[in-house]
Amino acid sequence: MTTTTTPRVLEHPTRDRIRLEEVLHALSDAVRLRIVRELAREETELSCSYFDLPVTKSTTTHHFRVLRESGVIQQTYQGTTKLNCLRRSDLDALFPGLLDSVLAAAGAQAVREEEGARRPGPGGPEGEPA
Amino acid sequence: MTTTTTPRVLEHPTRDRIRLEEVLHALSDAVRLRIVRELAREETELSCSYFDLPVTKSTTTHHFRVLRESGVIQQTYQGTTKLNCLRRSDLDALFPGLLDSVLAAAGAQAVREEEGARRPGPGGPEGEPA
DNA sequence: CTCGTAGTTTGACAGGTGTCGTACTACGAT
DNA sequence: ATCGTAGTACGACACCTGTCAAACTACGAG
Repeated sequence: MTTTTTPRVLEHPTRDRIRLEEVLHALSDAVRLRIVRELAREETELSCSYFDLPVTKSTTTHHFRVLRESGVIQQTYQGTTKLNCLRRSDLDALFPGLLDSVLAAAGAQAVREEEGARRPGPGGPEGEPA
Repeated sequence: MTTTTTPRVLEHPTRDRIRLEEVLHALSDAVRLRIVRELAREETELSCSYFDLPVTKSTTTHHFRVLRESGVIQQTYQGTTKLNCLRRSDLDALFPGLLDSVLAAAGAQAVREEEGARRPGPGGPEGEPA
């Protein structure tokens, strides 16, 4: 046999074991949200090293694992690189509309933050909260 | 002077300070998700003691505070009780569709879990995850 | 005033989280 | 066989989180 060493298996939860709380928790981190947004934008599989994240390699590994174990992404080895993609069909089947509204919300917030950074006015026109 | 003691102020983030990551984190806990679901079902303001939660009073206080500080709920004192309601308009304006899809997802998952509990079959008809 | 009820505060505690650095493994290319 | 690159594992660390119990505060009723 050619494979005497570890076969490089990656544990993924089956669709029925994906839990909403864990998915929301996975998405509640800025770094992971960024990964998910890029994964959604480019519709192909992306390697971990594709991302330019503000953390070290080991932290990156950690975040990708959280995403995988919560069922948000699917990971497969291709030689020495690991390819990542969103589990769109599973997520859409379990939680219809959730992923899209989170992505839209993240996009909207990113735009809002960019605008806020461009306009250095201190006490801008802020409507009081109801 | 009627108010010599603490005026019982409750800090809420203004709409523009509500952050998606914090909202998702607030919703990623089972107890808090339950609170939010009930708050959405009954459309009126509910007191903290209305909820029958599997935790002590102090833990309940903690969860309500997380929900309030993340901008998910609005709390107001009415005498000795505290009334809670969802900040629907703020959330819908900031993150259109998000709250509804989370609520729908939570509902769907609850149904799925009830069915799973009712059907004690071990390896039931579970579609493999793609 | 006294009491009960609704909720808060504080301190404690076990366990989780995000982060890093360093050492390691797996694979492809030379 | 050797080397470089992509990613992992491990230990460490500060911090956050969910939980509780016990003591406390605020308010309304009697």
